[in-house]
Amino acid sequence: MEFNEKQIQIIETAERLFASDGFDGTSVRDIADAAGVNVAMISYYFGSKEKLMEALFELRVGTIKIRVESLIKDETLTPIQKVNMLIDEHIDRVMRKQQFYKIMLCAQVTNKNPAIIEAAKKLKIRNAEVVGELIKDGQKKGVFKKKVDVILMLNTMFGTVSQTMMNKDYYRQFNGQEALIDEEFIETLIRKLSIHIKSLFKAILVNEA
Amino acid sequence: MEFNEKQIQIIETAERLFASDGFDGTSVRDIADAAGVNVAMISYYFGSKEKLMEALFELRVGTIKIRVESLIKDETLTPIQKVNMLIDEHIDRVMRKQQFYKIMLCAQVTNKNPAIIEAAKKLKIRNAEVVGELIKDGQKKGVFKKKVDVILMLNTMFGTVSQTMMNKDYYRQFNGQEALIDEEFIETLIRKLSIHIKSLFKAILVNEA
DNA sequence: AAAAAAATTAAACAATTGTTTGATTTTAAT
DNA sequence: ATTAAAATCAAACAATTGTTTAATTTTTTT
Repeated sequence: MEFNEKQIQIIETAERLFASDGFDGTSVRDIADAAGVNVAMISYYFGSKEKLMEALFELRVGTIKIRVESLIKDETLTPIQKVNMLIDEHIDRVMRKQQFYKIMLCAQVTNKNPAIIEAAKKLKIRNAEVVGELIKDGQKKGVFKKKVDVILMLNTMFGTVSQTMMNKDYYRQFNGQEALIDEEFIETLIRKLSIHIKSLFKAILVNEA
Repeated sequence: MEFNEKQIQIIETAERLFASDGFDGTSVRDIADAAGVNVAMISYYFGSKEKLMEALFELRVGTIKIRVESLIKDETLTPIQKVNMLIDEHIDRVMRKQQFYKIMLCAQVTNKNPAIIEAAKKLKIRNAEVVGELIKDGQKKGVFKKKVDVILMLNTMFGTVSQTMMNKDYYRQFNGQEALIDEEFIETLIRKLSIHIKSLFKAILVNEA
């Protein structure tokens, strides 16, 4: 499905409010007011609040899939390069679409909407499959260990990034970086996170010798 | 504050429902019905739905703090032993109190209740301080690396465990362990998770040589 | 310029929300 | 056995919920 300007405006307003107040904590009137449209427009365009949520997932998940698939296919890159790019792209995505990832995190906990569960499930399974293939390729080429738990490895990446995004203000405070402007802080955080996870993956994947 | 039997019964019912439907997705009538009490009892005992949530946090967070503090103080253990026990105890806690950790995860995202934010913040800061001291001790004794990012390390532990708990059914499916009974599966998952995180922490903490 | 389609609106809908009331029952203390 | 306190209840409270209606305005097509 394609969305017109007004629809995207409503979706992005909903995204902001869902992230800060939760799905059930946000009323359709809150969304309509914040988006500057009439309440009825939400039913008119999306059918229901539930389906507005599904539209949000459709809009965001779609772009994620394409990026991952094309990265894996690229034959000019070594397995290690691909893993490193996978990490960097994931960090970048989460940090730049924090609101959506917050919503997805909560949606996974309280899994009520079947369409959302299905979307998240497919994304996860596809991720695991694609990365699994990548690991096998690296093992065939002798650069990766023989025994690798792909799911646990991905859980570490997803979990560490989510956790760091959610608690980034504590990190800032703990490291005395309150003086930095927001963008600068995010950049340094992304850099540190990237180094951190890459060294973890190295420990998981690469043979010591 | 201390809670009587009936209060605990209500709190634990609320915990179950908050975890599966979210705070805003659960009505006080849902809780009252599931707990087998009259709706008015919730206001009568706790004052409000919001304060029932705070009571839940009071009940659960209290016990967590004590365990961590006493572990760190134990002088018969080496820094490495302490770190390993910290990991095992955290995994155990999350896996046995999954519902509460789900609630806490969502509460961190949609941080509306100031009392909850404060409780979670204090817990996190105390955790970071305590583990920070432990790391310093290990560095002094020459068993840990000089440069360690404590927050990122803890984010990896918290994140990996949360992520694994939330997606444990995928893990089960992916590894073809549907035949195992629930308790057995949880036990093997705990064991694998423990080994996984300990090897990550080793990579973060211990000098290669 | 007329007709058709799409967008927008205020108002109303019934259902559900958290909380309170005031009466009644149960338990504990005297 | 009497009194006081605690617990429980059905009913009512006003506010908010998601959604729909039917009328009106705007835009597009003919």
